[in-house]
This record gives sequence, C-alpha cells and structure tokens, in this order.
Amino acid sequence: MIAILDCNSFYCSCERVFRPDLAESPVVVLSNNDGCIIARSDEAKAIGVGMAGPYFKAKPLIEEHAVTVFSSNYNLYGDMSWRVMETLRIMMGKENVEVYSVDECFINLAHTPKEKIHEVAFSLKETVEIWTGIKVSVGVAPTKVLSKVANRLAKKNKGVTNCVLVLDSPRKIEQALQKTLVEDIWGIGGQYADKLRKGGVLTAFDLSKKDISWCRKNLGGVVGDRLLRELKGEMSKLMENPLVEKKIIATTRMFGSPVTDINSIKEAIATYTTRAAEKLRRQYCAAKTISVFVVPKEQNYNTHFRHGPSIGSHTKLLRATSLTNELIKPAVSLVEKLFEVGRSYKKAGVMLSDIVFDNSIQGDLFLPNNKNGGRLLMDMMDNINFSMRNDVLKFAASGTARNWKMQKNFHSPRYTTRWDELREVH
DNA sequence: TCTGGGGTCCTAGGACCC
DNA sequence: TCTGGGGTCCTAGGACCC
Repeated sequence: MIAILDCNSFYCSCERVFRPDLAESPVVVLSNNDGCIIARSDEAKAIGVGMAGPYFKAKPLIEEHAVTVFSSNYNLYGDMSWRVMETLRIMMGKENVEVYSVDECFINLAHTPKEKIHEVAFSLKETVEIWTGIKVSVGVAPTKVLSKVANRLAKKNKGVTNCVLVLDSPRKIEQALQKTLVEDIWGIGGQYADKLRKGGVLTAFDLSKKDISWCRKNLGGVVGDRLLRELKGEMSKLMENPLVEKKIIATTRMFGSPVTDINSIKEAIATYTTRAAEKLRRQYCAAKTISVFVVPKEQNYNTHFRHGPSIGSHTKLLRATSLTNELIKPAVSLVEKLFEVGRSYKKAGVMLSDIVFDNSIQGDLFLPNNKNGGRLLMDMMDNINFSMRNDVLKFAASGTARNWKMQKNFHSPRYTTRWDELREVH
C-alpha cells in the first residue's frame, strides 16, 4: 500500500501557524507579484473565492468578507515544508518517503501489516500536526493514483473521515472511483477530460472499465496505459528516488510593471541567472546550455494572455559551468539579441539545461586547469548569502536600483529563517 | 490598470548514419 | 507505376502536475 500525505491549504496553514488569531477566519495567499490567488483556507473557499483567479477580480468579495491577504513568503513555506517532510522521514525512514511537491509526499507502506495501516496513517497525520502545526490529509490505497483519489475524498469529507481515508478492499475502491469525476483524477487535465466526457466517460469508475488499447490511443500512449493500470490497482508508478537531480533549472519572473529599457532587463536576467546558478550548485551540477526568454506586453491580452508569445534564444557553452559570472555573460548577450527598442516587456526568464555533475565536467585542453578558485568563490558567496538569508553579496550586473522587481504588498515576516523576524510574544 | 513559477514525461518528425 | 531497412539523436510541442 501507498500513502499520500498532503497539507491542507498549505500556504494558508503556514501563515496561520504564526497567526493563531486567523485560525478560523478566511485567509488567501497570492502568487508572486500579487497576481493570482494560489491558496485559500476553507473559509475563503466557502465564501466563493475561486482558485488561481486574478486577485483584482476577487478583491470586492475579499474586502466584503474581511479576508486576510498575504503575498507569498517562500522563505517561510520552504522551511515549514522541510519540517513536515523531516517529521515523516524520522517516523518512516527516509527511504520510504518520496517528496512529490512542496506540500505533499508519497509514503511507502509496503512493510506495514495490513491491520495496522489505518493506525499508522492516523499517527502520521497526528504527529505532523503536533510537531509542525500544519494540518494534513492522508489517503492510502494500493497505487499512487488510487491514493490520490483517497486523499481527495478524505479532504472533501473532513467531518466523516477526519482527513484519513484508507481504500483497502475492492468494494471501497469501487465506491471511491464512482464518487470521482474524470477531471479530478491525477493525470487527467482539461484536454483529456473534455475528450473523455465526449466519449461518455464521466467518472473514474467508467474510465477503469476501458481497455488498455483505448487508453493508449486516447490518453497519450504509455501515459494512458499506466494511468489505467493504476486505476485497476496495478502499480505502474513506482516510488522514486527523491534525490534525483533536476534536468532543467529555471528562474522566471513577471516584472513589477512593464519594462521598456534594456538595462533593466539585463539586470533582471543577471539576477535570475544568479538564482538559477545557486540552484545548480546546490545539486552539485553544472550546465552547458543557457536559454533566455522575454515576453512582450501584449496589446490585446484579453485573448489568451497566459500563453502569450515568449521570444527566446539559447547559447551552448564550450564547457559546462556552475559559476555565476561565467553564466551571466552569455545570458546578458542573449538579452541584447532579443531586445527590441520601443517594445514593452512584462516578463523574462533564464533556463539552464544540459545538466551534468560538476565532478564529471568535460575538461577543455586549452584552458588552464586552475579554475577551481572560481568554485571556491561561489561557495563562499553561497554560504554568506544563505546564512544571512539575503543577497548580501551579488554581482554588479544584477543592479542596485531594481525598479523591475515584483510587487509584494502583503508580505508576512520570515518567522523561521531570520533572527530579526522571529515571532514576538508580549 | 491589475492574471505565479516552477517542473515532468512523451510523441512526432526531421536530419543524419550505414 | 515503381524508389531498402534499419538505426540514433535532436527539437518542438503537447499534455500534465502543484
């Protein structure tokens, strides 16, 4: 059996740990730039605040009901996430915990006796809540897809399930599948859901009765094949090693307001490159390809603003590197190539790919072999910046004015990662 | 006026090889 | 009218996730 443990309204829960006065009132958290609503407490859902909608549209409703609004505070959420996951690793052994996202993880219960499953699932939930203050839901079933089904139902019927649901018999599985619409299955998005409904497949139960070849044909080949097997209780998505290195590292941001001058974009790109290079070094890797893209502000953004055209280009380096200064140079050159005078831009980003371990970098015969000094410098910068939890040290190319920076109007303190922002009790 | 920011996997098709 | 039979690698793009 496999469990998935998922934090309830994670970002809202993090804010509430340090604001117990908000425990029962509506709370929402906004995306970067205070653009969209990306987390809602149950109370906010109840008054009709939609998910992933733009903040400005929900604003009247939010003000009417005195909803508390937070900008996203990733310092806080990242640290709280680590506490939740560490609790589970301590309880179950780290080899049995697969962190799937910032707020959820799979737990391998293959070694737990069947009659103890419910008790274990419950103690995971209780312990996480006591140790971290974060409320969670647990779904348990024979496969990952089914455990997601269980988790969703557990969360939906909190009063009955107390946020824990175990599907340990064919009958329970069948009932759960009947209560799950196709669009609520993990792996079925908007496109596939439309296609399924048109074919008369409305629930997860309907889908589980289809045959493999039908799913291969209509749901993306082997992806559909695996999904169907999982629904039928056959494990097709295995536990994965949580320490796999990223194959692409990206840092992309909307600007606080549209930008028209090339220097601001260069500063932004240099800053994003710095972030991306830090992520690269943190996984002991180096990258050989760097890509840069910019997104012009559309004249007519009412039609699909979301996938507005992004204009990009990339450079293949002679040799993989993780040194910020070696990456900033080609990144800034790419900006010069992409930028058009007179246009206004709303977003830009950097992506690093062709990632290899930095101990296996292909050497360059024509370079002196003593470039290790560069890595040493990077490590020192990383250590100082990390211990200060701030960019104390940065490259001049990143700029100091930074008038392209995103907006954060409702930011909470970084309670758990900054001494000077600790919660004070008087 | 104002609409995140990351990622993953898979497929198709083209270029190229012998 | 008829025009090999394998391969590999790469890229673009689609679909999905939180």
